[in-house]
Amino acid sequence: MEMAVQSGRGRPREFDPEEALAAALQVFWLRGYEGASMAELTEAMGITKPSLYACFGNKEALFRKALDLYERDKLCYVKSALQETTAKAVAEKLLRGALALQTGEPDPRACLGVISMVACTTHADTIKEEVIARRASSEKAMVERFERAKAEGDFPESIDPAALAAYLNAVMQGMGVQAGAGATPEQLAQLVDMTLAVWPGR
Amino acid sequence: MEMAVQSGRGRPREFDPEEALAAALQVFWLRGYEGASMAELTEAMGITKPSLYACFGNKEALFRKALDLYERDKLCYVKSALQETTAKAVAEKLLRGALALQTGEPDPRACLGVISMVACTTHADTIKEEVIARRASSEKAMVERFERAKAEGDFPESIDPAALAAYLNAVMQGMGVQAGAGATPEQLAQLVDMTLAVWPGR
DNA sequence: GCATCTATATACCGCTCGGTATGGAAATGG
DNA sequence: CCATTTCCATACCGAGCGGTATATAGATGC
Repeated sequence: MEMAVQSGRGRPREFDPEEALAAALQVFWLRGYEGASMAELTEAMGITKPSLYACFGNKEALFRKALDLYERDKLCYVKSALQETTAKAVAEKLLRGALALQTGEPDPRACLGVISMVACTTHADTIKEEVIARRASSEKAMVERFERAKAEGDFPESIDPAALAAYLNAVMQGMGVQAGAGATPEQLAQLVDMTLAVWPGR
Repeated sequence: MEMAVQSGRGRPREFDPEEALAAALQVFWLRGYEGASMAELTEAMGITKPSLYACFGNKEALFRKALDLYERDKLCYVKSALQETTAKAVAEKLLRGALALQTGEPDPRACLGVISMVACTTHADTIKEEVIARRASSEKAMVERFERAKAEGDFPESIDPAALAAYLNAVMQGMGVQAGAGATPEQLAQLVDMTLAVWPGR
């Protein structure tokens, strides 16, 4: 991540960039990119604005680094999910991972990606495209996994792997929307169970 | 809707409130509540700010009236969908209605409700709650319809009508997210087909 | 101890936000 | 024709936005 660490000349900074970034991620996750103000960010991070700009660049760069952290810390279950042995097992692990992400910690909240894609409506097109691109690369891995699954007979020939991936993503994104709208963990769990109950194939 | 129409004394207004409201709806639909600025709204509506405030109250009141119009004009398919003869037919009509809504007119865009629920992250809690409440009343009708469907044997006893309704809503909300993320109409249509293909029961 | 370099704190920048005060133009009822 | 009423255009309000200039405080290498 190389975060502007320099040689020992001059006064060393008094805060831990990793901790500050983690705090920033919480704010972005709660408020979205545009909804998070620099004032709220700096307060949560425990630093002042000049320190933030010196260390992270600007708001957009900070958000990208927060996205990196989010993928690394919160979305790591995706990679392991894709290594399950059947398509249904992959789906189950993805669904349960998303469920855990949205029911854990403070209160229910949607996936950061969903929030960012939907909420960047004004002049943050760059951010929106960034999130969409990351999502696309994630979906690509999922499609490839389902193509293999199809070859292995996990689900009927009539089903298109790309369509199945898009469908599963839609359910998870919808779960995020409902989490943000105040659904209870039980309701979200029901959603997972229902999706698995109707899942085509093994 | 009674929109401050008064007796014939004084100069009559020079614009049509219905047309102005329709224009406002387009802006809210594209930008979300917080993303829509009064400047963009007034420009699209073809009126000035004092005229807007005199006729509609304030931004929040304007949004509520736009929501009314949205439900009346764009969500009318829901009511007719619930009158289909089987649960699957209801689901199909709902899905195809949502699809038409999100692929029509200018470019793909999510359901206004989804946008509003996810995007109101800062200090527009009132708006968010309003949208959530409306969605809840809509979902309630859907649950009741599915309870009847279950009694009529449209799907297995093991399936909870409320869970089925939440699941179907999740798919449609996810479809909205993907529409907002730039999915093509063909991809969204695939989503509908996939959901119907795995639909439990008749 | 000194010169150098850098982090911090404060105050400030231009801009946009939602909302409004004001003054003149226009249409009405009498 | 006049008084009244209402609409419209402009300019403006305080507040918050992302971002920065400045000055002081503090840690380093020599």
